[in-house]
Amino acid sequence: MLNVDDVVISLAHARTRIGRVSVAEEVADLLRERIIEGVDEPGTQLLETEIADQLAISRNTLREAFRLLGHERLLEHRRNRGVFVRVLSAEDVADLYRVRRVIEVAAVRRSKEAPPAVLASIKEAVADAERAAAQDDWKAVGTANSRFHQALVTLNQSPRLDESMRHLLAELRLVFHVMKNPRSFHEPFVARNRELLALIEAGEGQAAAGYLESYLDEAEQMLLRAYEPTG
Amino acid sequence: MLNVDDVVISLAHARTRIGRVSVAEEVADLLRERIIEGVDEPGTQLLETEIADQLAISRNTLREAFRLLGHERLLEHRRNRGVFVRVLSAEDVADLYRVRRVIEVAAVRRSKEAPPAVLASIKEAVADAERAAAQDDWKAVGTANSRFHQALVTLNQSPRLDESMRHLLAELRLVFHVMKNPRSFHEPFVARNRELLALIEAGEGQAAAGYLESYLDEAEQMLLRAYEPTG
DNA sequence: CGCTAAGGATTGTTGAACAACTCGACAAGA
DNA sequence: TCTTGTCGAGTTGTTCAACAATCCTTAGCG
Repeated sequence: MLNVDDVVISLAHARTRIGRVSVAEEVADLLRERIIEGVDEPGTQLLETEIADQLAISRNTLREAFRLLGHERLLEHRRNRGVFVRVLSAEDVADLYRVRRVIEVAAVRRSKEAPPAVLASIKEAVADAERAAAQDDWKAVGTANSRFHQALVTLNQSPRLDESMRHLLAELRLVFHVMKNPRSFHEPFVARNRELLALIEAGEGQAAAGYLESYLDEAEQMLLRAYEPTG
Repeated sequence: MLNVDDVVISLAHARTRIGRVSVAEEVADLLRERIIEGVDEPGTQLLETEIADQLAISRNTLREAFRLLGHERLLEHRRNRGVFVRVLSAEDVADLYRVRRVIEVAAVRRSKEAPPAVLASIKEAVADAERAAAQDDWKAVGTANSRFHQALVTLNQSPRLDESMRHLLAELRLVFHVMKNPRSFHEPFVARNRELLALIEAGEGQAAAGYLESYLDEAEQMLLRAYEPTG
């Protein structure tokens, strides 16, 4: 687990790097990490003065970082009330899966033209997930699974779609944390990823598209079942 | 003596105060409009002090607006050098059309489940384009055409995809301005929009998808031909 | 001709100040 | 009791001035 003091130290160190980016972006990276790791739970208010003091940066700089994360939908900005870690509604989850179906299915439909490098990264993600599953490390399975789907999207060969997918997966992390039992959520899909990979390697774009469609339908249902009661 | 108009006006005024957004967002709206309309040409540097003075706002607030537009890819941020109106490369244009093919084709594929309200807005955009074309108002044709494609995307029933499309079309405006002859670019598609609409109304999702695919291919080619020489 | 150093311009970041707004607590009145 | 008005503490919104960091140009030098 991250703790604030470690973070301050690493931040101070990072700032001495030569290729450094703006402080606002560094802070955004830091906060993003905390949010998708679940350190700051959805609904938590992030107080400007408090965080600015802790990170030893000015409020103005912090506000720039907030803007960035707001645009990524990880933070919610309520005017004159503050910024809060985004709370996703069931409708948000449904929408995210709508987008996934559009972007990911379009990707696998182009299996036939898949570049070797892309195939390799997909394969690697599948293998990583299997390895992690064998070791009962379900958090790692989740990470590998994200990489798998991110790799699928690169079949589209579109930098913009890649970025959209990155943001989408980060947003989904806000939901994953409500899963009490990550194993039950991730386990079924380890084998499915392998099967989907086989279809892609065979150049069966149409079949892969159909397979992925029901794959995503089921994932969405599982997530919504676990999510609705609490929300 | 009070009269009814005074009351209405004061209420309207109060409403604008209540609904008003932050200064940064207002400024972002203003700058976005200028960029989209081509007032500030691609490549133009936007000086912080100069614009902040002109708009009578602080540099900090202006920088927040810059961030917003940077995230929409209308501005390019070069660290320690300033912000510039984005200059799209041919590769950018190709990528934008890749995204369009994914998002728009997925939309029309669902023609069969099209809600009446969506069909109506698509129809309206087609009619507007035809009307504007008849009056030789090619700028209006372009606007109607944008609305047409934006309406197509709503077939996906996804707010996130709607927003992506809005940003995408705004970004494309950066390119449209290089077209010396807007008529030659827009004219061929007025009739095509009508034909595509017919396929959608008939629920021919598959056919509509194929039709739109080649439609977009051709539009991309036309744009790239006009763009490459200058770029 | 190429390299370096200095200077000017612009952005990056800070800290403080004040205005605007939210929200809860409490009092006054129906 | 319920509603309404008022107050005050706390937070965000915005501005301002200052200085540091960086880039670009140009002048001087070998």
